[in-house]
Amino acid sequence: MSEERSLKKQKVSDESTAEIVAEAAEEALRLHPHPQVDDTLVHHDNGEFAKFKRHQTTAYDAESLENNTINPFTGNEFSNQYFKILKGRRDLPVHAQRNEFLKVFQSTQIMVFVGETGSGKTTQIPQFVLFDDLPHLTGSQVACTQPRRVAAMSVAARVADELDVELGQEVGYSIRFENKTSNKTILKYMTDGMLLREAMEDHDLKRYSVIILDEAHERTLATDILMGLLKQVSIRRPDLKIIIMSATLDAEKFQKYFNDAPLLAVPGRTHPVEIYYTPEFQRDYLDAAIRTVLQIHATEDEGDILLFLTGEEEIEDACRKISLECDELIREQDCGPVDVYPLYGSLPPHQQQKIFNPAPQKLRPNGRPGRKIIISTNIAETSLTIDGIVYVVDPGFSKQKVYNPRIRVESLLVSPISKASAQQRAGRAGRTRPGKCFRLYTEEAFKKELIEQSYPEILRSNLASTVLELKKLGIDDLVHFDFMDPPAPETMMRALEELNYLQCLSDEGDLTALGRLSSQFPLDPMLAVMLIGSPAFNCSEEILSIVSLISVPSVFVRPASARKRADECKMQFAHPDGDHVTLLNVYEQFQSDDALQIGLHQWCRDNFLSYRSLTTAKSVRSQLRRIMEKFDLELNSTSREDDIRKALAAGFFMQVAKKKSGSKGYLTIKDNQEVLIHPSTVLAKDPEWVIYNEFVLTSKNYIRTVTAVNPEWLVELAPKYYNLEHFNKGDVKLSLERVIDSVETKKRVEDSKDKKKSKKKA
DNA sequence: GAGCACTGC
Repeated sequence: MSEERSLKKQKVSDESTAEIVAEAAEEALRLHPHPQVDDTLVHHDNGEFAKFKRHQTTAYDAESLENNTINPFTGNEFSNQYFKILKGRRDLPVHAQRNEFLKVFQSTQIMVFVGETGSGKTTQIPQFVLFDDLPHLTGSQVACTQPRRVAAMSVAARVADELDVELGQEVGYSIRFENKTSNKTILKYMTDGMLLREAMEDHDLKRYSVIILDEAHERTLATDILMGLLKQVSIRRPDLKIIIMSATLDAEKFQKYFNDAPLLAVPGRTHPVEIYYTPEFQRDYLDAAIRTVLQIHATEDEGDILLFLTGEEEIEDACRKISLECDELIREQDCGPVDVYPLYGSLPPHQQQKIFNPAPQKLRPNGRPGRKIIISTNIAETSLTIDGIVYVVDPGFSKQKVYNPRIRVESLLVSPISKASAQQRAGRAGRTRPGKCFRLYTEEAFKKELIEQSYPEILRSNLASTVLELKKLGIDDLVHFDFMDPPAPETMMRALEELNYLQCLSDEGDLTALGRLSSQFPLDPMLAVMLIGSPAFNCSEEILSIVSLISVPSVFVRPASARKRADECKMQFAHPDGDHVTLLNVYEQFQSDDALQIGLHQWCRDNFLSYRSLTTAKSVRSQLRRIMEKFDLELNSTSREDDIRKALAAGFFMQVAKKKSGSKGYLTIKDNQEVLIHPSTVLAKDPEWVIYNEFVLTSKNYIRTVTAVNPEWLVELAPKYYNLEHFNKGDVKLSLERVIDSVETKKRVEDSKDKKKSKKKA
């Protein structure tokens, strides 16, 4: 073995991992100080815009070019399809206000644009901008952000058609795992997270002349950070124009935040929806929901029904009950036939597609019409739109993420929705014709108890990644950063503390080399640090797999009809060390020739594994691996499970629990939370010390995805964290004291041995 | 002896 390698090995015993990792990070960044973002943009001048003066054009100017026979952006002749689409575009509500839009756009740096659903804002406004900003003449780009990948892709495809260009050329999109743009691209649809990543390398977003933040009212974490950033960038870059696009309710807040930016509002195009409230409070919303759906089916005219519930189990249960009851209605009251479909995120795509099936045909020529009933989570509120819905049933609840900074736990809680959500849900009934929305709460409750807006994500999340991102964005003073809604100080403190223990931030709160390197990975900082540290334990290939698997939805599938068989299948992959290595086994067999021969889909079905999660994990893994290669982080592999467990301990040292003496449960280190190991674990007996991937608050406090570790590793790998002065008195502290004592004794013995050896040599 | 709302890099 090379000298270099043995030197690294030596280091493992002498230094804490944090130090090794920090050194590796310094080295990697010394070699690659500025990661390349993209290729250079080209200028394009077909002469078609010769008469245009940038930021002084009118709707008339633009429309005459649009009506021409030559595509001003490509120089090619327009297709027939182009003119067909153009006709439709001219009917959109935004079109009537094109001039008004241009005047505001030209007169100001930042504007707020309010457009309801169906106004055409997402497809048209960026095009209005193109004809006035003329990015192709200045070698710049117009960006339009979306909270979701599918939206970015499908809108880009639509706009490419509208402009009669090839997708990926003048109009493109950029999302994780796929960049469909070229150096000709002048309009780029992208996810908000993607723009944020670009900002981390180019703080002034210099390649863009206009940035449009669409769906800003959704207040995703990325949108919120981008808004704060853009507010600063706008001062440094007076030439940059910014458009915030949102639904009505929030408009004033956005205006105010952006120093009273002008606002333009365009009506939407939807049909009226009549709202009905229950006269009194409904104790059992599930029961009330089912009764309402049945009543609609028995008494209302033709039209499909959409019922909002909170989660998979509730939805499947309601589907069964409604199907049964409807059968009875058909038999006894001669009602029309129904198809009941569940809809939630973890449903396989081919099942999700079923919601677009046509409603069932009437049973006989003069019978009553058939109806489609869709029972859905919040996914149908924003991500998926279903035409043909006429009746919406809204019990007023959804599962929402909440963060408790005191115990550092994110969890899902069934909570009342906001007024904005309720309005959005009701709107789903009016997409094709006038509809009705049945709210299963009183009008009084709607007015007095529902909050106006759901809390933005930034107030409900662990902010470790966010703080690291902000630091990487060059924002040093987080305390005075102008958030639209500032997070709780305690949440910020927790994030800073965590990043400091991970050595991503120095004691002064400055970004360290390790912090800069960690921010390159699209991962939770803890996982990024673990990955960066893993080559020192000779197992970066293994940790790559494990990290990828824990950053995607669970790979284990457990259908209600075959729980036992699914559990048995899982046990075939079980590893005595714990759940992390079990995940690794799954991945390695997924990649094996055997699985390939059987066919990956079939193999996954046979083994009760999620094909979708495993393929996503594979994409994540290759993305992470590319970043490792880019920074020359060693890719190596081990045959010793202890190496893997040590590498895990080096990352998860803040998520440790110790078995309680005498009783069944565990106590988390430092916070002394009483927890149980989740029953899904493969661990047969309870180890004294475990690291865990997540803390889940459901019927009880559980820790999920756990691996047994040796406590001596922990105190050696993360001495700063295991400085016991910061621990509360108790069993855990006593045990740790003993561990530290024994580690120190061992060290002294070894030191004296070493001394004797060197004396002998001398 | 349980349950993953939904996104995103």
